Amino acid sequence: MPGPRWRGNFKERGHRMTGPRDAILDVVNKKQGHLTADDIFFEVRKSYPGIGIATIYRTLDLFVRMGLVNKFDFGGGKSRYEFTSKEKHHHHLVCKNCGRVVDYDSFLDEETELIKKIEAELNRKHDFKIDSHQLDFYGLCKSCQREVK
Amino acid sequence: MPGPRWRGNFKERGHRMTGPRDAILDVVNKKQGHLTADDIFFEVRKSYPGIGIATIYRTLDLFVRMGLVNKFDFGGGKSRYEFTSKEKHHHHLVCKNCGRVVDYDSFLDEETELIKKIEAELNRKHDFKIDSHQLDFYGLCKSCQREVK
DNA sequence: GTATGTGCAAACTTTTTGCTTTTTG
DNA sequence: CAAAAAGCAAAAAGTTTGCACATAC
Repeated sequence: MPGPRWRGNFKERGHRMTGPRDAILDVVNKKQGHLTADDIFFEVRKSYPGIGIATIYRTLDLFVRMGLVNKFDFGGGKSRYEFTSKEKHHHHLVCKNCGRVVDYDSFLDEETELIKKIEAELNRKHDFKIDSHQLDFYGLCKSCQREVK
Repeated sequence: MPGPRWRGNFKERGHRMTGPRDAILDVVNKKQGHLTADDIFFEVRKSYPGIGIATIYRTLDLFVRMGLVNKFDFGGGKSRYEFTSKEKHHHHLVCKNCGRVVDYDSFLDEETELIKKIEAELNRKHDFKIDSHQLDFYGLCKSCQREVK
């Protein structure tokens, strides 16, 4: 049962709203936070049991192209997907041991200003059309600080 | 023929300096810049023909643990390796279409200052022991700006 | 000589693709 | 009904692992 919320958005771009797409959108919308394709597959099967993993990948790819979802790669061999929130821009704090990812949004004003300057410079110097950036910190989370040496 | 340069470094840590390790070190040292395991494999085979891809992976992993090499993930499904240079810290500008990666080091002073502040805050707030960060910009390079829409 | 490292091939994991059937508009 | 999407299974692509043989110290 395709929800009404995104219908227009899809139609405009020549895509169809379908059961699987609605179910996937629902999951990334509710369970936001760095989900792997498999996380999403697992979760979506609860509301849409017949779905296949290929549909998960194809749909996430579509959502990324539509700007509904952001795709990240923190290392570890799996891509991570996150609903494109209308809320505050944020970055990530990644534990190198357990892979846990924490969002943060400190000093965003200063950051935004600096990022703007860098973007302008890079645009000019390297002729890149920049549309996004990613600032991630890597380290060990509280519990992994003991375990690992 | 294992070079003398890194011998001590290896011995200290209970590792042995071997032909393959020397050859790999040589390649990442000379051809610096975001190499994939396969790039390195291809290159190393010129000076050490019998080498296997497994050795490349195992050795790069060792080098990462030893701090000789940094491992990155820009998306695209391949890990990238870069010699841990004593030179200026830098970040990356990644083309989302062709995967080309350009280094940049603009505004590093301002950046360093900001990064320090954020690190301190994150350390305190989330109890993470941060040891590195990565700031990457994504966009389309000159030639891909036409090709892709 | 013994522990460590290597090569090879097989295994694993994540992601993609081909093709037939199903569904949407 | 025609075009787009889904399901399934097979294939790719990248990386890891097991094991017998080779090498460093």
